[in-house]
Amino acid sequence: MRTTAMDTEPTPVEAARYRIGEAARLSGVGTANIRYYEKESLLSPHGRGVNSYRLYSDRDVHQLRFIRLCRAMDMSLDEVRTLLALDLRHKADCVVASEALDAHLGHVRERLAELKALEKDLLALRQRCDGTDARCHLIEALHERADAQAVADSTAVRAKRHV
Amino acid sequence: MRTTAMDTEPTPVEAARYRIGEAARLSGVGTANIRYYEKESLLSPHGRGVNSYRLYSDRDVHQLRFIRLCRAMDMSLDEVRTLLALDLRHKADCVVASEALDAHLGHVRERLAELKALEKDLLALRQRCDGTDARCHLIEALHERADAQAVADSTAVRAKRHV
DNA sequence: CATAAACCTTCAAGTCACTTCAAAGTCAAG
DNA sequence: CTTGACTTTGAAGTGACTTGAAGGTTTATG
Repeated sequence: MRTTAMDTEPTPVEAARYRIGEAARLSGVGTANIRYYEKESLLSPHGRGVNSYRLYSDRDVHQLRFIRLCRAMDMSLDEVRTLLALDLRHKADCVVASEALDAHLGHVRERLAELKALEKDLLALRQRCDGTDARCHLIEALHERADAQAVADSTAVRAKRHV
Repeated sequence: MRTTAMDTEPTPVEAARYRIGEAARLSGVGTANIRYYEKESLLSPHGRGVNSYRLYSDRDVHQLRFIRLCRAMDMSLDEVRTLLALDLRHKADCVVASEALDAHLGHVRERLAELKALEKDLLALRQRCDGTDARCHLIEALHERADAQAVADSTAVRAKRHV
């Protein structure tokens, strides 16, 4: 992209100075994962050395960190791809970005609601058994009719038990 | 295949009355998924019809709901298998169950905290761009954050970018 | 009673985001 | 010259499904 713009500056961002291992260390993304992202067209190395080693620039490392950040926010690689493809100088792309973010916020909130309900369920369940009672009201609550089957199946079931 | 088993028994061995589709409807677990669970030894149908159709009992449906509940709690199928193998009449198993539940309550709460933080982040990000501005402060912010991670970087990354 | 649709069967392959493996090439230090 | 740490490629494995193909069965309707 803007290769020549940097030449006069003290920190030439575009130089390809890192091999994959160093890029991994700098970005926090593993080497195998970096190659995977390349295969998935999320990032190509700035170039290759004469030995065919991948070479990454600071900008590449930045992009890796960007991807990692998005992934930490639970975005799919597809969503990340969308964000990476955006040209922020275009208003239309800005709209796309905010819409993507809204959609993602929706997902997060859905999951949040699910988990809150779950926490409630778990707590209620937990209060039925503290592990000191002779019988397990907890699992009992989930397996209402275990007795009849236990007669028929108990050998097989017990044989499997491992914890 | 209707049997008369229920007529004679005080604690009846359950009749297999549902085909896979109905079991799916009753449990909320899709048919393909039910077959998958069978392959993974989490549940076998109560029996098979003469046409080789799987037949499920109420207990089977209950077990499907149990599995679904555990999955909703983000347990792995392996963990679910463990729970299913527990013998409720054994105190040791009861302890195992309550410990497993505690551990999972912990996981759920961890994830909950993560997601709450995420929601906050996303909201803050969202407020930086409503899609009407000429420039996308939203993506800009993401990139800034990626840069902010570059703590120990020797050569400074450019502070401002409009990409 | 024929036929269409809505079921059911099996096995195989696809999905996502990695992770691991195997076999080989490159390179600096001892 | 060997060791060991790096790199390359392609392929296969993971978990928990999901989808598809190619058929067999049941049931509702004309």
